[in-house]
Amino acid sequence: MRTRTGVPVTYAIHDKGLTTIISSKDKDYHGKSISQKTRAWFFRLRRWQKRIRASNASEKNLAFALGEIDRMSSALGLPKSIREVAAIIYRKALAKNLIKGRCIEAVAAAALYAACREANIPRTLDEIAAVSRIKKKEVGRTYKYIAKKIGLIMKPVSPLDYIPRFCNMLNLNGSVQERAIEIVKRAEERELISGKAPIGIAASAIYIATIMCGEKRTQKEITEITGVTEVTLRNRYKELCNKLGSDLLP
DNA sequence: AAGACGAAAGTGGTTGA
DNA sequence: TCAACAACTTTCGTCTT
Repeated sequence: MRTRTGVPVTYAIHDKGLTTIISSKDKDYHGKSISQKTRAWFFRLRRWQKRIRASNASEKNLAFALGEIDRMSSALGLPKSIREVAAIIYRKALAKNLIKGRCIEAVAAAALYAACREANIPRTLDEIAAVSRIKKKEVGRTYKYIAKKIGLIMKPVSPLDYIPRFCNMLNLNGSVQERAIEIVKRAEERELISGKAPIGIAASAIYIATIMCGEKRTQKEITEITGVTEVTLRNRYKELCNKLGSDLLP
């Protein structure tokens, strides 16, 4: 019994595809041609229908995106100001037609990532990806794309921006944090930083600091919080120890 | 047994011809 | 546009505590 079931319902379209489409054939119900005047009337109806559908859909999309930004921000415990900035970035992307061909959630996630970075309270791509349905890779790619198109200044993240937060998450006291910051600053002076991933530097600086302050955490504990691998942590840590040498000491 | 180590192969992005 | 390259990840076997 498959007769008279109509077009499949889809959730991909905001009205689930159930809207009546005003036919573009200028015929009446019996297939006869219709008058000039009626034809003009239908033309206008069709035009309005298109407009209304389009605006409803894009409004819903915008509402959805902003809702997502809000949801993700809450999940990450970000301040309201960040959400505002993220929303503005999203709207800019929208205005420049950058959403086309990308999923809304990805752009929303990218906007949030960008907003955090701008405010110097960066979240890692891992953290953003964890509260969205988008993979880390995709968030990063989308971020890069929209940042470039919108002309956001993309200054590299400093490892320093991650340290207080990571230290808190690891329940480390202030002196360890100070130590870690000091280590990063010295590494920065010696230009051991550029080209390396900031979280890797941050993670290894914290690792070294915990050992120096007698509050040692295992590599695993640190990599779990920071999201870098143990191998990378080791590489950075070895490098810092070698190249900084006695400069590590207070 | 857990933690630390490092080799080897794979991934995604940047750069330079 | 393509190949070389550096940084990072994954996986896994080995050494150290």
